[in-house]
Amino acid sequence: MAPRDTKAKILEAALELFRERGYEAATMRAIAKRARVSLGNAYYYFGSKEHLIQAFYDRTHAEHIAAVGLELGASKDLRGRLLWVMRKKLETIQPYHQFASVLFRSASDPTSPLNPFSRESEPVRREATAVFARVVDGVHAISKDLREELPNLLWLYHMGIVLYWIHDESEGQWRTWKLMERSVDLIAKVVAVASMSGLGPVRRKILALLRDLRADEEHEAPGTAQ
Amino acid sequence: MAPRDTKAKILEAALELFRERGYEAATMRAIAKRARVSLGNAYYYFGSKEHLIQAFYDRTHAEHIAAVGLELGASKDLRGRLLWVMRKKLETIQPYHQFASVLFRSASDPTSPLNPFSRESEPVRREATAVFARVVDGVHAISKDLREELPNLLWLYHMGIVLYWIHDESEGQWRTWKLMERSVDLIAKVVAVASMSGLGPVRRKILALLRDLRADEEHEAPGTAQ
DNA sequence: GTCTATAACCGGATAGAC
DNA sequence: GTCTATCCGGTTATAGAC
Repeated sequence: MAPRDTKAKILEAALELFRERGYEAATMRAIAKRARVSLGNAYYYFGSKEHLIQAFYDRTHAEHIAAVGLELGASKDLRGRLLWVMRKKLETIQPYHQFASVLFRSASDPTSPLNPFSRESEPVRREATAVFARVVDGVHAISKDLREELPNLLWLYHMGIVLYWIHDESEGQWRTWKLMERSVDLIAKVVAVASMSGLGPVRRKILALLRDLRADEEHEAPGTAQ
Repeated sequence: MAPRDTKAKILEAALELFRERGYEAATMRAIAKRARVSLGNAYYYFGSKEHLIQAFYDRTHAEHIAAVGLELGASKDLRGRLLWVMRKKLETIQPYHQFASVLFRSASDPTSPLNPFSRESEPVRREATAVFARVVDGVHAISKDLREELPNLLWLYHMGIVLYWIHDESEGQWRTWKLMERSVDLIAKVVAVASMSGLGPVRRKILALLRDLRADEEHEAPGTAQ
């Protein structure tokens, strides 16, 4: 069998078992067995169990980008564009909510390559941030200095919403939806106010701090938190 | 030997080994050996390795409260008081930096009792929030509506700083210190500006959202993220 | 019934033969 | 690239000491 098929077969078995039994019960041995492959062989293709989870992330990430589309819902203001992206995000990850806690556990381990702040996740993070850059680019009424920091800030905001979503056990995660819609509203308003440069010194200080943080990261990234 | 001493000895050994070798290398067998106790005995007192982490968590929390003291450094303005609390926090956790990543791994697992948003952590979270309430209480120039939300917000802020710290590999975590000091400065300024109620509607909307989120939590907490 | 110790068990990960 | 055999460490079962 072609190596590519073997790898796909293992991944398929893993995703099946994750869905059927959850993360803990889906042992590497069971995955290998389901894929009719030896344990060692499974490890030949996937360095660790975590690498199998990465498939989930990559998939939902790709799905989100596709769902967002090229025109971002054709909206022209920040509120509409951000709302579109966030809605698509929540819709994309919704089917995985019951597994999310386990799947995202490794994501929050700073030593894990799955961590969104890690070197390995940088490509995905960059792509995700690019989506928010597109959100911002389509809007006129944003001051230049703010425009520069906004994509990163929005990405961070979206991570916060996802974190809330993970913990949200309300029916259909309606609380997350409510929070998301109200906070998107707020963000649009705050950006509007801030863009009129009404609060000179404080605003400048905030932007300077954000700029410095990004500069530090360029060298040897500790993270983007806060 | 009295049981209490045995338990303390095991915890002591565990913390030592966590500090010396980090979490992975500090095996339960090594911990038991260091404590001159059998493996089974260690498990008699601590149901799992996670329980040892919980003990660590409780201890640093208590240390922080003690370090903060009753007068919060005798400062009278928000900047000084918050700075004092945050400095004590970073000083308290500093010795455990290399093992902190693991602490946070389980802490961010929504199914883990260690999760700061979990039911089990509620007492600690409440105590920690109380510290920030004391920070706020000692300051005069804060508007009433803001004063109500601030303790929770500051707790959340402090979690963000800790998250940054965990990822921060700079010498002595100087980046975290810099970020902390600058952001404390900013928070004090923002609170000052916001307390003069200059930005009516936006400010009211933000506070209303925060109030609603807290109200939701009262019933069946999904989390306090963002 | 409270504590301690030893010997498994289980699953993630690795080594090395083919 | 695929296998088998093995390691390693968290966890559990269980036997016994006080």
